[in-house]
Amino acid sequence: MNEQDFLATYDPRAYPAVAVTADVVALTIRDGALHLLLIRRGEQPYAGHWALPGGFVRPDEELAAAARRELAEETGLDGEPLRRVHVEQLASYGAPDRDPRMRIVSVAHLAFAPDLPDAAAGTDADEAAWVPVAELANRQLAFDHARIVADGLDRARSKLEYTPLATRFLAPEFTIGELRGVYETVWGHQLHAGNFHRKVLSVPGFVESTGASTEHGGSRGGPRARLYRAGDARLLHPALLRPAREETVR
Amino acid sequence: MNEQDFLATYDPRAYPAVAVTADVVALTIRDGALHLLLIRRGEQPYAGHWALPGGFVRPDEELAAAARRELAEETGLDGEPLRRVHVEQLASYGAPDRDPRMRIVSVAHLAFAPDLPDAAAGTDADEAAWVPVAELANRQLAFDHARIVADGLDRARSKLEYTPLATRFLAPEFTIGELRGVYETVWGHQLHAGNFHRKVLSVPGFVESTGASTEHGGSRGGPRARLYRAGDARLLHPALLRPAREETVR
DNA sequence: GAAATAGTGTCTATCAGACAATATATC
DNA sequence: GATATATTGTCTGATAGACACTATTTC
Repeated sequence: MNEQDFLATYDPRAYPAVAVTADVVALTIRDGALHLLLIRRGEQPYAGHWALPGGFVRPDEELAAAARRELAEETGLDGEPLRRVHVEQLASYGAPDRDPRMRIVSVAHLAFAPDLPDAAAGTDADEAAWVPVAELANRQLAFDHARIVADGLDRARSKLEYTPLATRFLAPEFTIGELRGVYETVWGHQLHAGNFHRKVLSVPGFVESTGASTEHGGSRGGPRARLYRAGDARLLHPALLRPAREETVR
Repeated sequence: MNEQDFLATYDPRAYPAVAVTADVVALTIRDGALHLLLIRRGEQPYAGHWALPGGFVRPDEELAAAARRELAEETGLDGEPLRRVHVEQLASYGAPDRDPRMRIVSVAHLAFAPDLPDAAAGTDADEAAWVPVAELANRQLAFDHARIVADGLDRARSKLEYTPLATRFLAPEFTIGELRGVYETVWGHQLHAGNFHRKVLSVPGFVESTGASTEHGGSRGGPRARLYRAGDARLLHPALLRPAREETVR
């Protein structure tokens, strides 16, 4: 049997029914706090629960495209602002009982967005909102989404170390102080301003100067800061390593 | 409608048919060279081509369990030796046209195995073999498996930097020289023996001494070496960083 | 004995982090 | 003026890598 004949007689229904969804852990920084995009589910199962934006991958749709589409639906984003959002694959979750309806494998994605307008509910959600990550402990997320979020936060914290993706939380032009704010927010602790400044400028391709400065100093005083844009590096060498905490290692 | 009623009337067939496979990029070191486990496909499509071991995820089977099962089928491994193989999820590949039969999403896994006996063909393969990674350029892999392998090799090289997984390529007890051999093989360049030795011993939890030494010196001379086993660290702090190559960064 | 390897010692350039100093903004 | 922030300077301890040396083993 050649490949032509084989395909003509092939029956996809012979294989077990599985559905594939793309879910998104979308992060942004608002008011100096890390926020996560959540929707309140309008349908069963878990109706009324908060969950990650996501949905079934359509026929002929790439996995990453499905994630971007879901993100666009819940944020109202489109065109250039949407292109500025960084989306990467996080991991897939396929425990047999993770969804009571049927076998559903979720290909989770991780997104870094600059500060965006308030979220707008999409088609299958009552409500969509940017929720402070610090408040997640109080909310019962649907499915295994709490685990997915935890994995996404881990990945995000780690990605800031060796990639320039922190810039994706900011406008196209930013100050070193704003960049430091991203690190402090995502990592959850203060960094030394002077050392951070020198370090960032010493990593080739991390940021490049625009030549301009901010119009005003900080709201509570201080000189105007120089403006930078993201450089052309895809990886940081040397990396900006977090101080090792013993408990994360063992 | 409550959740009970909802599930009773729910029709999984209403969703587009997708199949999910688990494929494995299994790496080992034989004769000082990095090898990859490949099978020669016995069925359409791509009959006769070399491909990654893998297959459909069964109902009620975890993704990682499916990967381990496929690995076991092709290597003949079982029990304790199989447990010693490290398996982790790599990424999912879901381009709509990656398989001519139907929409198939592959959840690729990455495995690190100690030197194993020759592979034995499983049920749906003519042949299974450990193939030197250096020879892959001459082989036309089925589907998008060349890309998956490339991603797996990248991940493997990077994982050696910040995890103790290099030990998974070795027997439970090993010498520092053997461990250095793993790094040199996977990274593809020589390391300084003295500095490597000191560095490994200085990373907390990377290796722990067994107190014993090898029975004999090296085949071409040299003293007996002390034996170590893997320590309890899951991450290496500080990491064993590769020297940065400019071209990998931009 | 020649050659290879294990393990240790030493030196230096570099770097992370602590700390300080100065200039420039806001209130 | 008091205070906050940007930016640069300086110092110190730690480290990566180069190099050297000794001891031990095989052929």
